[in-house]
Amino acid sequence: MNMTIDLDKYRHSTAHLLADAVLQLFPGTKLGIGPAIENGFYYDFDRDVPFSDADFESIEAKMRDIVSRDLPFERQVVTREEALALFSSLGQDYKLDLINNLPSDEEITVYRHGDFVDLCLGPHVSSTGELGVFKLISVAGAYWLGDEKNPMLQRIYGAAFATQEQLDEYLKKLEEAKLRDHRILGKQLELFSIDEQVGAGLVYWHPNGATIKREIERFWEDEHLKRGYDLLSTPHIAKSKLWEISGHYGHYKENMYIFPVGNEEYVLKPMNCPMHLQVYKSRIRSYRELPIRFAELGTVYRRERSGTLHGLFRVRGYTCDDAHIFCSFDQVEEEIGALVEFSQYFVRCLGFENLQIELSLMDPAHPEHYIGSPEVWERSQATLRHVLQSKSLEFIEIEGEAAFYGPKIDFQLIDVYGHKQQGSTIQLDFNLPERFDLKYVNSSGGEEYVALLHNAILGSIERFMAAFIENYGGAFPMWVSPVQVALLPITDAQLEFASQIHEELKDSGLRVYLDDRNEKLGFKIREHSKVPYQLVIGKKEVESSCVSVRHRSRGQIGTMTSSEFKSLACEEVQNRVIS
RNA sequence: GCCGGCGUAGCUCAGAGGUAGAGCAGCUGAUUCGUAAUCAGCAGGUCGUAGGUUCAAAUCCUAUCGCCGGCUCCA
Repeated sequence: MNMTIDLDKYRHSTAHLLADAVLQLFPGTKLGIGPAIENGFYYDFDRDVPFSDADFESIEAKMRDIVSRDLPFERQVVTREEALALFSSLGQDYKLDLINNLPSDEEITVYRHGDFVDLCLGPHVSSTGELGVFKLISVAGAYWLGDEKNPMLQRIYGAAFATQEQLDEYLKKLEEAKLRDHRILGKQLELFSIDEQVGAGLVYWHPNGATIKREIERFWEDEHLKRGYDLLSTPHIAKSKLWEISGHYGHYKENMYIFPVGNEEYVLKPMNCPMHLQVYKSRIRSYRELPIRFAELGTVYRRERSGTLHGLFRVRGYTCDDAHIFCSFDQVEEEIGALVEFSQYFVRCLGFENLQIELSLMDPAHPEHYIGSPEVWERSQATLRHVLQSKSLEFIEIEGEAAFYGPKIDFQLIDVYGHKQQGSTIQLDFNLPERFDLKYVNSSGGEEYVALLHNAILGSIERFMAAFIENYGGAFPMWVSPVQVALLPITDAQLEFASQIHEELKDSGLRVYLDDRNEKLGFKIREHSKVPYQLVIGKKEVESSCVSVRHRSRGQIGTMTSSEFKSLACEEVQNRVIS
C-alpha cells in the first residue's frame, strides 16, 4: 500500500468534510475546488462575507460532528446531463464551469456523504468516521482556476495527517520554524533592515549581516577565480537603447525602473547580462580565447509587485551573482558539466545538502512560444540531460518550464519550512547572441555565433542569505560568523588580561568581541549563545595565562593557551568548516 | 496588482470613545560574581501617515504607506 496515495486520499476526504461543514453553516456558499496538498488540504469558497479565524472553531466543530456520524462516502457515475442538472439545482456555478470544461469522453463521477455531494474523481476513504486528524490553519484569497482575471475566492487551508502525533509534530515544526524565520533573526541579530520610510523591498545590511554577506561573496569570488572566470564590474544604469537591443524593454518593461535624464532615457539595470555582452563585444574575439567566462556580483533592481515582497526572499534591489560563459557549441557540454559540479560544490560548502535538480524543457505542444529551431532545442536539451545522467544525478524533467530563449537546469534548496527555494540556475541562451550579434572568428577565419550560457549559483545573494540564516537558525558557521569569539571576563579584575587576548586574536584576523560589561558569567554566556566560541577568563585563567574554551553547541572544551586556541580557531576559519 | 488580517516605546505586546501601560533592551547606581537571565532607580510614545465624525479619537469612518498569510506574477 502506497502511504503517499493513502494520505492524499485522507486529506482530500477531509477537504470534502470542510466543504460540507461550510455549506451547513453558511448555506448558499459556492464551492470551488478542494484538493489534497502537502501537509493537508484546502478548499476554495465563494461567499460574500469573509471567513475569519473565529469561524474556524465552529467549522471545525461541525467537521468533527460529521466525523462522529460516520457517514459512508459513495461514488456514483453520472452522465454529463445529470451532472449539469444536479449542480445547477444546487446553484454550484463553479462546478458547472468544471463540468463544461471536461473532455467529452471523460467519465463523470460524484461523491456523496450524508447530504453533501461534490463533483470529484476520487478516490476517498470509505467513511467520514475514518477521518478526524486535522486542523484549519488559515484563510487566503485565491483566483478561480488560478487566473487573476477570474473572481477571487476564499481559500481555507487545513493540515491533516494519519495520526495525531504527526499532526502535532507538524504544528510544532511550524512553531519552531517561526523562531528561525530570517526576518525575526535579522532583527534580533542586527543583520539587516528594510525601512518602510525609504522603500519596500530595499535592504539595508547592518554590520553583522554585511559581514556574513562579505564572507560569502569573498568565497564566491575566490571560487570563480580558481575556475578560470574573469570578474567584471559594470554600471548600474544604461540608456534605454541597450534594453531595446536585449529585448527587456519590450518584454520586461513593467518591472524596470525607467527615468529621464535630459533628452535621454535611462534604465536601472534589472539584469547584468547586457553589460557582460557589451564587454564581450568590445573587440573581435578569437576561437583561441574561448571559453570566456565573465562573472560579477552585480546589484540589480526590479519593480516587483507589492504583494510579492517577502523579507529577503523577494526584494526590489539585490545582488545577482551572475556569470556568462561564451564558448563554441562543441564546448557547451563540458562547460555545463563544470557548472553543475561548481554549483553543487558551492552550495554544499554553505551547508545545503538537500537539493532538488530540475531540468526545464520546452513545451512540445507550443514550439511557437520559443525562439530557436526545434533541432537546436532537441540537441541542447539532450546535452543537458546527458550531463546530468553522466554524473548519476537524480533530477526531474519539467516540460514547459524552459525560458523562451533556452532550456535550463535549476537547483532547488529546501528550507526549514520544507519549501523549495530557487538556488543555482544554468541556462542556455539562443536569443541574446543573435540580438547582440555575438560572434567569434573560428580557426578558418570565418565568423560564427558564440554559444552563451548563463549561470547564477546563488541567484540572489539576498535570497540565498534568507535561506542560509534560516538553515542555521542564526548560529552561523565559524568562518562567516559576525562574531567568531566572545571573550567573557568574570570580573573586572580580568579585564586587562582579556584585552591582551582580544588584541592578540584580532591581530590573527579573528572577529572577536570583548564583553567587558559588569554582568554575571551565566548572563554573558546566554547573550553570546550563537557565537561559535566563548572564552571564559577568570582568576584561574589569568594565573595560568590560559583561556577556558566553551563552544556554543559542544559546551566546555577545556583550558588552553591563547595561541593554542588561536590555531584551532584559525584552522576552522581557513577550512570553512560548516558545522 | 488582488483577497483577508495587522500597524501603540528600540523589541514583544496590553489598552477597544474620556486624554497611554507592562516586560525585555537603554541609561544611572549598587553588586565583582566560574559556564544559558543580580538588584534598584531613571528615562523613553503627535498610538504608521493624512483627512473626517465627535464636546472628546490609539479606539469609529475614508484615503494612503508598510507589514503578515495566501493568490497572481517572476520576458
